[in-house]
Amino acid sequence: MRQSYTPSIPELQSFTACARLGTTTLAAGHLNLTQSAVSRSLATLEDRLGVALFNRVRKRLVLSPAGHAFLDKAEAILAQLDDASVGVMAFGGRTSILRIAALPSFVRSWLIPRLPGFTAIAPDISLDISARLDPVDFIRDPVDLAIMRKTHQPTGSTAEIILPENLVVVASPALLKGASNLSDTDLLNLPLLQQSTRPTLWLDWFRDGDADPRRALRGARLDHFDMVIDAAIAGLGVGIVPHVIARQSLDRGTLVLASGRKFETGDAYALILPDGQEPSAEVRLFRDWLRAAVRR
Amino acid sequence: MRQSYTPSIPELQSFTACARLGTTTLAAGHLNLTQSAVSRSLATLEDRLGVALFNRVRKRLVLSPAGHAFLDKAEAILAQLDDASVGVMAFGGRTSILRIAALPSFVRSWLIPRLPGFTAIAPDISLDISARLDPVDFIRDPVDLAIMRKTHQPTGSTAEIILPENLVVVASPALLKGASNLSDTDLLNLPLLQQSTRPTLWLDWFRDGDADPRRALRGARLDHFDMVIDAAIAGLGVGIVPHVIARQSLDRGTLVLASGRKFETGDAYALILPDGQEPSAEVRLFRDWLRAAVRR
DNA sequence: TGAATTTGATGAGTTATATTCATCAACATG
DNA sequence: CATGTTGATGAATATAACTCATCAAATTCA
Repeated sequence: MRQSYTPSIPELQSFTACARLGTTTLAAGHLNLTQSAVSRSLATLEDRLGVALFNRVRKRLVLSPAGHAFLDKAEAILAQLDDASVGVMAFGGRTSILRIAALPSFVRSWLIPRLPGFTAIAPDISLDISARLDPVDFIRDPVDLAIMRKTHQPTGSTAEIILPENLVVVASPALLKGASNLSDTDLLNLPLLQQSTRPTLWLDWFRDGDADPRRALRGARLDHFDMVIDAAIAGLGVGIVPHVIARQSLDRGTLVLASGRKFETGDAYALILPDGQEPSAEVRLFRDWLRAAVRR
Repeated sequence: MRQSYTPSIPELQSFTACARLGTTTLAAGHLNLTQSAVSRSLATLEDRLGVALFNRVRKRLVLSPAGHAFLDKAEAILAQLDDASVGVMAFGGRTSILRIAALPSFVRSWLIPRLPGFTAIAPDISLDISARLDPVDFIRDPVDLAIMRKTHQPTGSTAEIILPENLVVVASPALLKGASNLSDTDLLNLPLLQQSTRPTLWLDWFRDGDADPRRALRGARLDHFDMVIDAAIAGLGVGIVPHVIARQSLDRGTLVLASGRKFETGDAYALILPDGQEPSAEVRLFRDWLRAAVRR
């Protein structure tokens, strides 16, 4: 029996996500909801409280003073709720939760296929994995650890490199028709799949050559590496992806290297932990397992 | 998009009410839900967290260690949510909330009929009135002020007497058939309506006489004074109720005094405010209005 | 400058969650 | 031992959360 003015959890989540990300559309993506759901939750919350939490400025949402005052409180409440829940689950001694934020491509291509290995040594730990493209904020996000590119390391955290980011160029055998070790000129005659969150990768690849930069940007645009992998397997074009992401498909033969060259971006995948608190037993267990897994 | 382990507000409310009141049945009454709803919410919460928050001992609920650890956190979260909501509503400047806990009979018979008077002088204050039989806990309950019997005043609060509790004996004119000023013996020949939360009132009334105590306890049992009033109006028997509760019905003629006697319990209705904080403008406004209203 | 894209809001419909009614069996009380 | 209380549960109902589709306003880009 909520008081008529008591917000619901989905409403608080929609509000805080909108406030932090700036649009209902981005918030929806973050929450794995539709934009419509977020917009409605926001409107319901405002009706409920009788206060405009955002000012509508040219179809944009601008936090109102009231919304600003409410934001920190709402986030604190959501954080405490998460901590209390995780805490009581740990107390029960039956299951504990390890909350991991990681890049979606890394999760699908690398982490998930190897998770049976972790589960086998830690059957009482329940993993809560959220796929994240944006950097983690350990104060705001209920996350115990993150696996991101090192350059996305937030302040107030410690990063341990686990895998360097080496890019390779891959395509399906059918697209290449048995060819391999293509020259840059050859590659430019093929559609080059674009990764929209990493728009300069092809330019970097062709940097030392005399390739026309505009030709390097032709091709379908996809926003995750794993989608690029899928498109490459389907023969839609040549993809430039981290070797670690492509490795499985290469081993299976659904993709082949289109070039003998590799490109080190200088970046790396890193295990990122928040400073200022002793890692829990679960975190340490996962970290040790991860260290061993990357050596194989 | 709640994580699968994130509790909902109704679940938290059911849990905290059960933990504090001891039974799902009492919790349900407190929350204005059915026992079934509370039982289910509890079960859902425990499933969700994978932890038994209560041990079931001979069909009784006993807080488990995990439940005990969770209780304070859950209550703090609910309290902060309420404060944040009320705070942002005040911020908006459009409406502010005044949260009042009061005896149900007093609310219905006295407060509500007079509220237009308060609303006329304070149209921007929205009242949130919860009917309460049990004493208020200002730390745990999101309540700005309470109107209770003085003997229910909790520690850490200040009580200001507004009305003495004078009991009168009332019945419908049809039941009395024009008689009035009945003797105690006459009364004992009529069904005497019992107020189950105040079971000794009839005994107190007949204390100085030679009435057989067992005959004083015959009659239908009802748990609020306003129900006693309704039953008396319906001719089911004679009720013993505070004069302030019966006054409206007496003025209307639907009830008459069955006896010329009054009985002062020594208790009183009091406005109760929490110590340690300056009363808000809304509380002060309501207090001043209440003082004036009881003088009329 | 115009076409394409993004954005928030909203009607209508669908799905998930909260709640009720009714009932049962275990337990407590006088 | 009869009666009342209690928590749990099947089935049905009510409410909240969410989606699809669409629109108009606003922004972006060539």
